[in-house]
Amino acid sequence: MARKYWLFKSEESCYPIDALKNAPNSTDSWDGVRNYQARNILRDEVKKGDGVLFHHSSGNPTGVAGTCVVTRAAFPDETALDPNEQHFDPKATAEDPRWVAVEVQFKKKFKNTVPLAELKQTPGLENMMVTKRGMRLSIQPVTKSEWDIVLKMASAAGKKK
DNA sequence: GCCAACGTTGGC
DNA sequence: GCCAACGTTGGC
Repeated sequence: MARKYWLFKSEESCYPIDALKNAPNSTDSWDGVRNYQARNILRDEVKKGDGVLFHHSSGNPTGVAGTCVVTRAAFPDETALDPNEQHFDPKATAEDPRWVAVEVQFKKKFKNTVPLAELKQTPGLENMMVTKRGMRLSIQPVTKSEWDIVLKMASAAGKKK
């Protein structure tokens, strides 16, 4: 079974990559997803061992900040059941939690965030969802070649031009 | 802060 | 089941 790749979006001001890095064991649950399309991907396709590009939205700059790895496949997202949680969903119940989370572990923070503007100009990434205008899906599939290109851009950044 | 694009809601 | 109105996302 082939390893898959994903891009997870998080608002930098809400949950930056450092928050994951600084979590116990650099591991945390990726919860709060409240979009059915994203939920279905999380629930059905994201598996342990998959690679994840950690993308900062509304960031400074906006772009891919680093990588992490899935350490646990989908499980019920309990933040939907807690009225004190920001992502509380009154329609979610313990019997039917509606929403799922996965667990991820921090892998690497890029020396420099790979900016979205650069991704948009890079050959080979034309079809990457995050580069498309108006794309709001917070869990996106990434191809192996896109993954490789982004990592290459990250390691090239900071070197002399 | 603006506003385009998207998802959801609700009247019919 | 359509679709207009509304709320949210997120780049700029």
